[in-house]
Amino acid sequence: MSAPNRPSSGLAPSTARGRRTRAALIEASRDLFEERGFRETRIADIAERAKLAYGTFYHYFESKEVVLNELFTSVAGEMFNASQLRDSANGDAVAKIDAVNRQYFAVAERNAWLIAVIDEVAVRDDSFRQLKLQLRDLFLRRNEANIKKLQESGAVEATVNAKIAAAALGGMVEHFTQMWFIHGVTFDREDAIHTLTFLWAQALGIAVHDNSMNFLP
Amino acid sequence: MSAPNRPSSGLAPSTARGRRTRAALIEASRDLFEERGFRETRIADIAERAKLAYGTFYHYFESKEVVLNELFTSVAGEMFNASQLRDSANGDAVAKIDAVNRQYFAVAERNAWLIAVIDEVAVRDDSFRQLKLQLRDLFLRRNEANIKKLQESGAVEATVNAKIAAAALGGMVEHFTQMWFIHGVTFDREDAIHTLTFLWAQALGIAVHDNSMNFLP
Amino acid sequence: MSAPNRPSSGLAPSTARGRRTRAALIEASRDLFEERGFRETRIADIAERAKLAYGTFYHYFESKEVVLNELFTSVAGEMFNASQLRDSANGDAVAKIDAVNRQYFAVAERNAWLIAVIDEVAVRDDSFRQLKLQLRDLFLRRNEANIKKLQESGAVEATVNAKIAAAALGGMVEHFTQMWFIHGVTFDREDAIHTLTFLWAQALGIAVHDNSMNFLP
Amino acid sequence: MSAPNRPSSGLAPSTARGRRTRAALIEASRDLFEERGFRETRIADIAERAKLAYGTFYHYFESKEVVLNELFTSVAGEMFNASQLRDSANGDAVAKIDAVNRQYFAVAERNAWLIAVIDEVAVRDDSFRQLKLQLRDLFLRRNEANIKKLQESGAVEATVNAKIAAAALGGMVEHFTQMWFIHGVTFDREDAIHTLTFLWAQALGIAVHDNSMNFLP
DNA sequence: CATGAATGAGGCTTCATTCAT
DNA sequence: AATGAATGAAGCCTCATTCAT
Repeated sequence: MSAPNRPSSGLAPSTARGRRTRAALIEASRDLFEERGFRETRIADIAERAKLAYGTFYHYFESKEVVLNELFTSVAGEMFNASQLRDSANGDAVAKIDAVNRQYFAVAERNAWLIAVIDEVAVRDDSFRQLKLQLRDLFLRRNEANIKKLQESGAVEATVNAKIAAAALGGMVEHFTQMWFIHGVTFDREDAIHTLTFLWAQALGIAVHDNSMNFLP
Repeated sequence: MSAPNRPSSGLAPSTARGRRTRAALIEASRDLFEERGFRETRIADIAERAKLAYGTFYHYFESKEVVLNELFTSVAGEMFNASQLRDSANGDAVAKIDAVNRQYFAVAERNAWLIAVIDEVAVRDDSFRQLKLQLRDLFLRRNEANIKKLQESGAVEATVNAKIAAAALGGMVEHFTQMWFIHGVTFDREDAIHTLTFLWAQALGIAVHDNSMNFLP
Repeated sequence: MSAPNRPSSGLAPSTARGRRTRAALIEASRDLFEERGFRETRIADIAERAKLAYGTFYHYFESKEVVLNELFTSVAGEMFNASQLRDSANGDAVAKIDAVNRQYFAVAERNAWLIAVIDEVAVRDDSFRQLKLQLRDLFLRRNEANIKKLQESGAVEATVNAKIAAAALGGMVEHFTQMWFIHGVTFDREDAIHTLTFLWAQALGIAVHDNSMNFLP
Repeated sequence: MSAPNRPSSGLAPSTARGRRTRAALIEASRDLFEERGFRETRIADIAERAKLAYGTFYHYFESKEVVLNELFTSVAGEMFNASQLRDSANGDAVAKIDAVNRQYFAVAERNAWLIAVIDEVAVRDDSFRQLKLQLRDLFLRRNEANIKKLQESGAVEATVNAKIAAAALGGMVEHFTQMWFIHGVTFDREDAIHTLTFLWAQALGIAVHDNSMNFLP
């Protein structure tokens, strides 16, 4: 797609200096995208923030979109990995749900603004919409698998449409965290996580014992 | 009396012709905002779509923002009214939840794109954020009141934080509909609404009888 | 020049109401020209200030320039008349100069801002330059005549170029008053007038007795 | 380090090419301001005259005002320096006044149009008014000091208010040259200068010998 | 007479992108 | 590899003027 005699936009630079410069541009881009939004960020701003000359940006990237793409791809990986349940063996279903929610909260806190940037773009740009949906799908598939496992074990009714339930419950948590970290709709954090867990579990028909909510402040 | 040839920003024009023109601009604006997004819509596009000259837009509005504000204000009212439960007397809790979700789906279908436009702007513009949160609050307060009523009647555990639950469950449905109408994440519609109702009811601890889900495809 | 089937721009209206409207437009124009300058005054501003509709302006005037022209013509007449020395018989030459300066000061005070408006336009518009020079000429011719009279009476040296002296001394006073009323370069008023008189008289070789300056503050 | 592609407003460009471009813009600006006035000069005109692209102007200046400011500042310095009396030792008071007027005439001839531009703006823009008054003050303070010196030596009456006299006489010459170079009110040049000197000297009470005016036409 | 809606050319500013060094 | 100057299309806003009622 890109002309062969063009600067290798997007490719890893061969020298250490080049790598440092490229990293500075990415970091500056992320900061600015999050601070003022994707569209409101100028190439000039990025170069300035990275303490580089204007033209340098074009040495490494063809456009802002390319940077955002790269940023999102790497963050998507990090998000999914970070939200993996490590030793999920011990604990009952509720404990697992709680652990997942807790982890998601932590991951969302770090990445909410970048997610918001993606959302800003995804509404109108199909390629970013795909990217966003792909990441979402990773989470939803896991949710769906978990629900199906619970259905097989009889903990959750078989009549529930696992795909839809996964989308709805996953969306509930995703939406909740974006409202929290982006729009400032906050509550007591422990209270919030436990309520989400409670709702999620109960929604699937997993009874939550009274005492599990006892530590509310 | 008002400054001639100055934007009367929101004031009703004194002549019938003026009222028609203003309405045409608003309609064209809404169409375009929804089609290509707020930022991507040019004043020139709006004027052209309304079959008016460029300058005419400024005869009635100071900026795109003012139009969006007016659009959103009127739509917010319509949305809230349209989602009121009319004869809520008959039917049990689950039936009520189902009715609300069904209505919300219908309202969201008509307004999802405008909501998306507001979301696009609200992330970076505080005044639109306020507007968005205000509308959201209308819904959440109703949810919260309903949950509290159920708690008083003993149908729902008193330990549940009604505010958080209202935010989470309301957000679940809002998010679900936006994914559906904006990002094309669709399912069987009846299936989706019933699953949302099921999850919502169960989440609050209201048992849903098996047969109520029997008509799933 | 103007089309016969056009509204009689600039002509006197036939009805009383029309005359009132026209006067209101002229007054509003003068106020605004003086307040914010000719170029910075919009037709819209004038109509608004006159509490009339936009289009009404064009009933009476073809453009701002026409109004300014009319304004200036009438003010020029007033200025010249008001600065006529009435009973110039009594009093010596110095007293006469003093009287003229005193009157000019008073007239300038009322009209300095309109003069400034004319100056604003005259630099680039030849027709207003002519107008400005014509008014100036009225004053200068009088000055010149006075100087020549003094030369004939032997009070002033015959070698002095009366035209240039008239231009220089008249300009001195004109410039002084504009600096005063427009740019705020003020002194004690009596002091200023007497110094101007003193300089003017002395410049022409008319000795001013010490005591005539004695009342300085 | 400085924001790339952002107006560096007044900062010297780092490259030689940049310096040349900036100078070309300033020169083109001055030419056009003088030719057609400040307000009537378009950024597009400046760029075209300098044989540069539209946007290049904004690479170096934030607005026309900034350019005018810079132009005036540099010209003000030049004017004041150029009008310094170099070997003022020899010659009597009248000779000195004559030398000053002669120099002022020469300086005014070169800069009258720029002064006119400043005057055009100064009436409505306070920052330019300040600038204008500052330059004027330089001249007036010198005049005042000279008059006071003459008062100390007894050549000029002590009762004369030196400040006002300096303002009036300085204004006389300034106004005279502007009428001359801007509005075309010209006379024989030698005649004019000598008359100004004569009036100035006489006004202060310094007798001018007949023969010094003998060459009048 | 008076109104105010409609027009659209004109001027300003921004900024992604290219290019020469 | 890095720089920053130069470009010009694109979009915004203003406002004198025309026109229909």
